Amino acid sequence: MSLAHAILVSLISEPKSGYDLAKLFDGSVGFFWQATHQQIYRELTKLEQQCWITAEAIAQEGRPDKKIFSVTDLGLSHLKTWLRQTSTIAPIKDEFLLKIYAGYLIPEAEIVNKIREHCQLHQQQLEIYQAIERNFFSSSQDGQREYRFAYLTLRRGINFEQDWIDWCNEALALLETWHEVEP
Amino acid sequence: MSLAHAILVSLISEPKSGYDLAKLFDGSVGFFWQATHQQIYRELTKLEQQCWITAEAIAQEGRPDKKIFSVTDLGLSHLKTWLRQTSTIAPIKDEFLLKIYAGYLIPEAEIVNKIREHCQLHQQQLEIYQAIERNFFSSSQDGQREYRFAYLTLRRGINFEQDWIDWCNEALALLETWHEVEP
DNA sequence: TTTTTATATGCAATTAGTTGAATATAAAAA
DNA sequence: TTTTTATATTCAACTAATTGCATATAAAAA
Repeated sequence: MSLAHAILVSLISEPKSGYDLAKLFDGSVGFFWQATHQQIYRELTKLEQQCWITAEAIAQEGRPDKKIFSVTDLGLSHLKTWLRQTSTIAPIKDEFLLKIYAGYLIPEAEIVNKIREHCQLHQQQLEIYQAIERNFFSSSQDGQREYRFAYLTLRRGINFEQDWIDWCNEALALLETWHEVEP
Repeated sequence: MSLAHAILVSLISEPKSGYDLAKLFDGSVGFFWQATHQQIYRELTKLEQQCWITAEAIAQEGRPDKKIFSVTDLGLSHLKTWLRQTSTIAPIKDEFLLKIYAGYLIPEAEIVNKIREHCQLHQQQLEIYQAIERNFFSSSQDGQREYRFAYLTLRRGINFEQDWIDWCNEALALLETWHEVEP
């Protein structure tokens, strides 16, 4: 039930509406935890009932009214308890690897293309992360502790994408070697 | 709906029972696609109804009867169609990264411990993969094409775990640097 | 001026995944 | 000898996630 925690984490730095959260889950937190706005609104309702967050209704002109959610003391203490618990390794669920595994079923040239294609996707994601990294220290000159931890997760993203690219190159090289030996 | 495809992939090399599949999902395919036996049996029922697989009932002495499932031509053609479709990057859903992101909420020493702890888990998983790698080419001397593709996914696992270990060390070094500058 | 984009929230239906239990037999281990 | 492990399958309840739709307003773009 980490969606609840992802929401709490997103709300502590600054109270937000469900809409704001949905936008946030498109970037930053969304890089390692995804959720749709439907999920978010449902979870917010639950969290409010549990008194882990409180809502403040804000009337707006021209725009629909919104509810700004803040984490309660109860919510914060639950969050801290959760933070201290050991996390297991996140299971990998990767359709692409499943396809590679079954790659012998289609011609090798197609698999080579698939890997190249996938390499490009990771290259693009890497560039997104690198662009964020460039803006990171300039925008957070105040050097708050929060930013440091966010930066660590960003570094993870960068390493991750680079590692995928490296694997793609390794895989392409291996396929070529095998092809030379026994076409 | 990749569970269906993960099952089909597992069945083409050799027909299997639900029980066999469940065991397989504890290793090999399970390294990049997880499923419980309840999920597997339910999916097998669906796949049989769709005629993507067929069942052969095997009466056994001493043991409960079992059903051995094979992929039909229809199933195989669907599998190949799926194989050719482009896969997007698998989204990362990682509780540990969420905790790192919110790491500023608890004392730094605790986060350092969390990272060390996590590093060990990845070290253990790396060793599991490396043990498999050592047995790989000896057991598959016949050098079948299938094994090559399985080997590529194994290499991905090894790179992945090594990359996590590298990140852990990088993160620990960064935390120490920051700590020196501003404790 | 019509369409699109952005803001803001929600319901309903379906699909997927988890948790817990039940049934049955036999070999192996404590 | 009792318990555990391994084989083999299935049902039921619940939780989580996805997909599609619906509503409302206003600014900006086509």
